[in-house]
Amino acid sequence: MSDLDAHRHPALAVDLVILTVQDGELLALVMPRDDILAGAFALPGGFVHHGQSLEQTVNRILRDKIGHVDLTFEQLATYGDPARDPRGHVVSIAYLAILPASRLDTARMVAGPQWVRIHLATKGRAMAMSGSTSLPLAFDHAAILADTIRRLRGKIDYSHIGFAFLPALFTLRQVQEVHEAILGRPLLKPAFRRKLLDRGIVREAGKTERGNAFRPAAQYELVPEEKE
Amino acid sequence: MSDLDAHRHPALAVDLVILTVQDGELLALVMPRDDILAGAFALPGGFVHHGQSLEQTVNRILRDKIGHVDLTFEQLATYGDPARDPRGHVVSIAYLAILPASRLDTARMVAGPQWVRIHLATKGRAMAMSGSTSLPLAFDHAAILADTIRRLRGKIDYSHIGFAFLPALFTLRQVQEVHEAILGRPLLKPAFRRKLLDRGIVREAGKTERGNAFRPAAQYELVPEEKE
DNA sequence: ATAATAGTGTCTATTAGACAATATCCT
DNA sequence: AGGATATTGTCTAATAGACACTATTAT
Repeated sequence: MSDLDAHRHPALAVDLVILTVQDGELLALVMPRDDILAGAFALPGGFVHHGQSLEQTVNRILRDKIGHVDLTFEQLATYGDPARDPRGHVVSIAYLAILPASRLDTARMVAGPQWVRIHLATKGRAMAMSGSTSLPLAFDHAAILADTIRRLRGKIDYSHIGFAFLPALFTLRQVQEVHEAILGRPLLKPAFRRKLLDRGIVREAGKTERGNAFRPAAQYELVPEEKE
Repeated sequence: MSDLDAHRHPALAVDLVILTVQDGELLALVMPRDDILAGAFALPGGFVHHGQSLEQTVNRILRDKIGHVDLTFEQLATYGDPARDPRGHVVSIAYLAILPASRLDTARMVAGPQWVRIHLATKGRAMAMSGSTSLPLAFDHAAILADTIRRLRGKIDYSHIGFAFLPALFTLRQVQEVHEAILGRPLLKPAFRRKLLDRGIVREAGKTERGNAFRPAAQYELVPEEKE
């Protein structure tokens, strides 16, 4: 049957939670709204065009908004409350994209996007802090950010997702910083190292970090997952 | 701006993975197609109407297809490949709904739905078996079923989702059967009981099952989760 | 008494938390 | 040498796997 368009459908969009960890803090990218919602900030997003896949849509938005196309990303969840967007019924598929801090400078920022510190607040929502002021978030984006943090926390220690925040070579201290930023609490160094090493998740990569005023840390790399 | 419909959007649908566990086997509900895809089976689904929430859509489909509206359900993932539906670009949000085996008989079945055994196969897809023959699945529904099994396996032992397969009062053996069906492997009874009891997940509910030709099992109930 | 399943006890292997001690580099 | 962080070691607590054993019911 070709009555796919017999009913009126909601509009379909993709919203991106673009995260990075810098100086031990979890940062998300938000954009100022210049329409009815002026004064508020929102996650970068865009509509899904007919005939385009969700992944193509994500990459289109990444390219347009921050000039990167090859980031690690994964689907989070889909938000469909008819009242979530004051302009009309827009169903939005949220994606998590991760930008390694080492590439922060090369991400060309267009049209005023801003990195904000995020953390969980009450009532299942998240706060976005810029300096010491909290930015108002448009739509249901505070809820999307909160769900994102919970998802990340849930999978950070049994998946390899944390390494998406790091370059190919890293020190164990850097890995721990990423985990601490995501979990929002300090971890014990010996236990953390043991887990990574005993489980064969990372291996030494020969080289040693230099240039600090203290003992240099060994550099590690992720051990590729074996297929079955 | 009211140019939400300026572009042509994909159609938007919801597909349901309705699961139950019976006789130690994980079963999903599929429906025979009577259109171009006649001969194949598909998950129950329907379009999202403008102005209706995703949850309303799920409940509408549950009511129409199996006559139940109060099932436990949760969102799985969204599938958007433009080629996934031969009739056109349909983005589908998959939901998992769980029907306790104790309510199987009261679910009035309309228009030939069928319970099929499901299990993981190669290449990230799932097989649907009816008796000893495997049913062909339409669209990307074999992939959706596979993702569902993986999701369930991932959260079965740290969440309470397994109890949605059971009535309010149950024996520990019944809980174990659900877990074994989902994980696809046997579990050790003592360790399983300890986990449920030591963690305070379930508690004895006084009554004792009767009528078997062997020692009756104590009945338990889920301990409600505390809020914070 | 027997069959069949319910329920308990014990031992061991593994993993994580806590904290102390040692190693190495730059200035 | 001294400061600062890297790296290792040890002890303990908690958890899970494995398996043997006891308990209870209907027939």
